Amino acid sequence: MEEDRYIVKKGNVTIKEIAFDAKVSIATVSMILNNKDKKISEATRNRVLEIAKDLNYIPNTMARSLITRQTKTIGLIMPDITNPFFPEIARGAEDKASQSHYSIIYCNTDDNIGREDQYINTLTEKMVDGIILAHSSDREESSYGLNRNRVPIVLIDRDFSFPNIVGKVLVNNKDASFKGVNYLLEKGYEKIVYIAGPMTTQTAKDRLDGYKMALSERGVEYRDNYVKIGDYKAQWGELAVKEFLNEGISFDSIFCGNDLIAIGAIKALKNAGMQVPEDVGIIGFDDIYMASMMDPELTTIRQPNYEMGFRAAELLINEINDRSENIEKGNMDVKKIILETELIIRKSS
Amino acid sequence: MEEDRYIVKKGNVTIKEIAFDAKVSIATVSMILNNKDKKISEATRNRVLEIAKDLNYIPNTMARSLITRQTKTIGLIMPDITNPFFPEIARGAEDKASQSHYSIIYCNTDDNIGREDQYINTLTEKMVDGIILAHSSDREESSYGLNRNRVPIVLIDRDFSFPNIVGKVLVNNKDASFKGVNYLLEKGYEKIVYIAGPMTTQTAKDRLDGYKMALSERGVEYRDNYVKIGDYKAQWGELAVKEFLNEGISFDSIFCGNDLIAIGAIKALKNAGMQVPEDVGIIGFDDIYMASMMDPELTTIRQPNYEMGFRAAELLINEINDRSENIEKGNMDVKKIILETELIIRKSS
DNA sequence: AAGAGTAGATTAAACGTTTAACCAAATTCA
DNA sequence: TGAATTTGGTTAAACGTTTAATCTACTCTT
Repeated sequence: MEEDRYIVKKGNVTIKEIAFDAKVSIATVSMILNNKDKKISEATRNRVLEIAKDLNYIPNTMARSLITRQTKTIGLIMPDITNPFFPEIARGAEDKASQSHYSIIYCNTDDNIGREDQYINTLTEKMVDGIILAHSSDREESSYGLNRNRVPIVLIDRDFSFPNIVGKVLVNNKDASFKGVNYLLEKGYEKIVYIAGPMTTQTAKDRLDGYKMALSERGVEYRDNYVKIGDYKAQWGELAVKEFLNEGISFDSIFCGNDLIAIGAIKALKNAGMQVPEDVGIIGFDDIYMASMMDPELTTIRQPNYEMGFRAAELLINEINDRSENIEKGNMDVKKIILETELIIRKSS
Repeated sequence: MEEDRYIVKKGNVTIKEIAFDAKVSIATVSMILNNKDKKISEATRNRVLEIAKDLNYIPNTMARSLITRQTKTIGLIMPDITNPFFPEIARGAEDKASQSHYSIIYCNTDDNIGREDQYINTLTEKMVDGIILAHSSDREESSYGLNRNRVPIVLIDRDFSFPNIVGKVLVNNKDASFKGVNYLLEKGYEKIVYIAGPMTTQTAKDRLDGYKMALSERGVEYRDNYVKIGDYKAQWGELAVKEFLNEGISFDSIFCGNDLIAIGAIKALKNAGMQVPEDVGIIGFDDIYMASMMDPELTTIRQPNYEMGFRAAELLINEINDRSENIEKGNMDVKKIILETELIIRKSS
């Protein structure tokens, strides 16, 4: 009795056994279990339900999916789950998915296009109903992985041109970084350097544009040697500051591509004996949870991380449902959701 | 031509079509595609392979899984993906999984037993081949979710008694916290308070034991009002310090249940005008990436986060393979892997 | 009282694979 | 030369569902 629970039963309870016990056909059982039982009497209905429960019936999703062509699963591909920005997105996506009875297969690409392509293929094979994709930084025009894909994709955070895109959830990065740099300018900072992420993402390009725009609007000259391009990690922030210092470039504030970079930058600054915000003002991007825990607390541009994930999942799931309802609807326009950013003023500038 | 890529084809290429084109039986195609082609001539082999490629064939995993009873997917259930400790574990698990051609379905329970049970059921329905589980803090003896489970489980980080456990990947928490508290003692700290996580996890109990043991070994009296129990979040660390301060309890150092708590504690201390480590020494637990980015850099007890995930996945996958090879092997003993912790001395104590 | 409806089911095909069992033709062996 | 073996496959069942089409026995209409 007790031991039973530890034994892996060879075959599991199927609809067939229920049908046998209840002395009805398997079709009847299936209909009852799926609430398509308009025409089933209360009596058999209850009998079947009871037996199913007694037998501890668990439906076999494989068999079902084979017919329905839906797996109730979506893939979530992210570049770096170790950057707190992405788990926060994941949480949003997962909450929405779970509400709608979807599961999420999560994939971490390490910002590597090879892994990304491979994941797209694997997910396609696993017949996920859709994919939420924050593409890796080094994605080039087209590649093997794409061609095999046949699954609807919602792009998140990073814009890109791609087959099978049905939606995008983005933020106005240009506007956001404009706000940030503008704030620095207003605060009286004049020599604003920019430690950027990889310029292969549209995100990064837009942020650079915003930076330039803010400067030019105030008549501050843009200088090439004021911007350094790297990746989105704290280590890069640390390194970049050291480089600026070594190169003897004088600056009074740093606009950072994300909060992680900002955190690294602050560390390097402190190590060099400089005070934030007195000697150097810092502004980050993302508003990850840690931003408010730093010393000084980080001024940053908030993205609605959780909401981005949630909305992306929502958009995707709606699209999936639309498609399955009306296969020939052929609604080819991609839905674009642009979320608001917000300047969060704390202590670092 | 170009447009084809954007169109969701109604039916996809199947093994059947390949067989038709190649003028062989579907069995032959199947064998070739699965490298079970000992008895197939090079000629047909190449022909089939070529056609499969031309047709851009993607195998249907559902159909396959239905027969093989393997999905090549494992579930990863974690309490809080927003705590950097867990993404680091997830990375390890994912890397191993991906090496062995497994995918991971990730689930976040929010430390809520209801969600956890629900996920276990969903994963079982999705026929994952196994589950890696860091159980939620509020799990009680037994519950609905468990009874339905028929999937091998590897426990990670938090020990527990559970049906279908095939392995555990843990750390000697008692020993680890002993090391930490002992270090504080050696450093000359005398009034060590302990801000703990939820005492429902074995992890937390063991750490408390280690704390007590270190004290008693040095002849320092254990005091009940020196330990506060909460959750594993930075906010709790902040709050707990405020409470200690309000209660007028004097202390010269804090042993924290994890790094997040430590980070919150440092913040509260600074707000109260106290210096770390001069006025109060701090030691954390986990060694998350952020620990080295704090000011002061956090002294902490390192857990091999990435490795824990990796080893857990490894253990699980091996077990899955063993089972499917030799169904009656009946190897019921759970494999236990205890990983080493390490005291990382930085600046906070 | 005959025809039309309806309630409550059942039948059987289909989904796309895998795999054990079988088979025909060609080759080898005694 | 005839039996045995090997080569290179094929057949058909099975996995567990869903669902469109069908069926039977009643109950209403008129």
